[in-house]
Amino acid sequence: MLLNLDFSSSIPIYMQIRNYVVMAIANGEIANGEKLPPIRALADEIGVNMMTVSKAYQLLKREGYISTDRRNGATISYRTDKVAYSQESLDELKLKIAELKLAGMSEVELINLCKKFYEED
Amino acid sequence: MLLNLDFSSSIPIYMQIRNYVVMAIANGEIANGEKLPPIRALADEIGVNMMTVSKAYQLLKREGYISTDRRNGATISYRTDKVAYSQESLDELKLKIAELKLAGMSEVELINLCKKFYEED
Amino acid sequence: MLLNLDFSSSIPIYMQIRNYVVMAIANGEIANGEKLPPIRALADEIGVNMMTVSKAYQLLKREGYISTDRRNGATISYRTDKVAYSQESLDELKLKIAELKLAGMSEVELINLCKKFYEED
Amino acid sequence: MLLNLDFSSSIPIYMQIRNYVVMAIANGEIANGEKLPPIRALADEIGVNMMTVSKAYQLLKREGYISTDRRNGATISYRTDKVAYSQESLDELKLKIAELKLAGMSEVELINLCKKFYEED
DNA sequence: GTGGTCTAGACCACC
DNA sequence: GTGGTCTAGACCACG
Repeated sequence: MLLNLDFSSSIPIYMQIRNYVVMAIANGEIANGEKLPPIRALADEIGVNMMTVSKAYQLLKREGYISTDRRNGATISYRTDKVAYSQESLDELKLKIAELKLAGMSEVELINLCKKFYEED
Repeated sequence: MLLNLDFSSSIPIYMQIRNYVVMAIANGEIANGEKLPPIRALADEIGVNMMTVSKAYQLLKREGYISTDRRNGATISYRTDKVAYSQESLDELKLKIAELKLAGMSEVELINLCKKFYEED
Repeated sequence: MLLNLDFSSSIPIYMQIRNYVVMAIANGEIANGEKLPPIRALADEIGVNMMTVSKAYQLLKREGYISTDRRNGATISYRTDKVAYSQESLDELKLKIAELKLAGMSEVELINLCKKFYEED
Repeated sequence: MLLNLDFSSSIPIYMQIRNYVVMAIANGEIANGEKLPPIRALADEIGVNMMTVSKAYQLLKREGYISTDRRNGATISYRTDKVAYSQESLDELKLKIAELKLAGMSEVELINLCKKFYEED
């Protein structure tokens, strides 16, 4: 796992770990059914406390991205059939787009970027 | 200003105010050159501490959306010519797209949504 | 034995096995005096460790649902005459009812549900 | 808050705290809108770590029983209009009833008990 | 003063 | 060996 943590970021570390895993699933780096490293191993590797990684895994589990199995540790297991995004999620997208628009991004640029990200992901 | 604050949200109140202003600028509700309400007035109106509104204004200023002037208060003044979005901003967009993709949103849906948001904004 | 194990559940596997047997006794699927499958056979069938099945059987024995005999394996043998439910058991029922009440279930619904479950069981 | 913790129970402490609050809401001991003690105060009072109480509060928040407000701490705020109980919740009720039936409880006793608990709660 | 996050350990249940 | 829980501290963001 090549995840770059920013310890001075305002984004909590457990959330950065969670975000990395979500991205890694989306871009195919980690396939459905594959295993995540054990909590302790990952914690040692990236130099954070076990509890912090545990918090990230529990969040991912609650969000339906992974399942933790007493026998095998944490494995990627998101439902591919469900279509369910919250209003909150859409609001966040809208806000991001507003920011980019004000930063001077044209509609065409935005669409191209979205396509690129969607396909990379 | 019709902004709905969610005091139990995990998003800090000053950030909710900041987000509202950014959206309002993007969708044209507040035009460039217009003035934001005085800190004290807005604080009273929405029932929060003056410090909180002040923090939101300072953030908006730091981000280049508004400028503050001792005589005129806070006025919208974002540069329309500059094209500058940070890598961080793009990463956040990418993450949002990854989440929506995993939640089952198709590429077509995403593009349509982005167009809609961009034009509304 | 048609028991669906959920390996990613927070309920330990041995407890899921135990729960299944209790339900099966209650709804008459397994009659008093009948035999449970040998530990090894059941373990193979459902794909878990023998220790896990053994733990479930030991728990069932401790709770008085089955008796184990070196010659005959495990047989259902709960006392039908005793009337003995622990305070703990009642507390758990009370908690469940509290949760359902707060989730919006009416008293009538609850009673109908309880009757249905009691008679099915 | 008069909650009796059983430190030797297999039920985690944070879950015992959560259960207590759910019961207290159901039986009216804590009204909607009332405040829960601050995390640190409750932790000191019952002699457990702050993190443990925090975990209980976060769980209650996720389950929709309370909301935490940066200004006022944790307040009871469950939605009274929603009617939503999970299949899992019903399964647990069914299991409890099966156990009580096997322990010799008659249907009439069960119904009376449920009524009593529902009304007390 | 509130909740949120994090650390560096420890013990336990489960498999 | 796995995740889950807990402790006794600490610092931070928020209001």
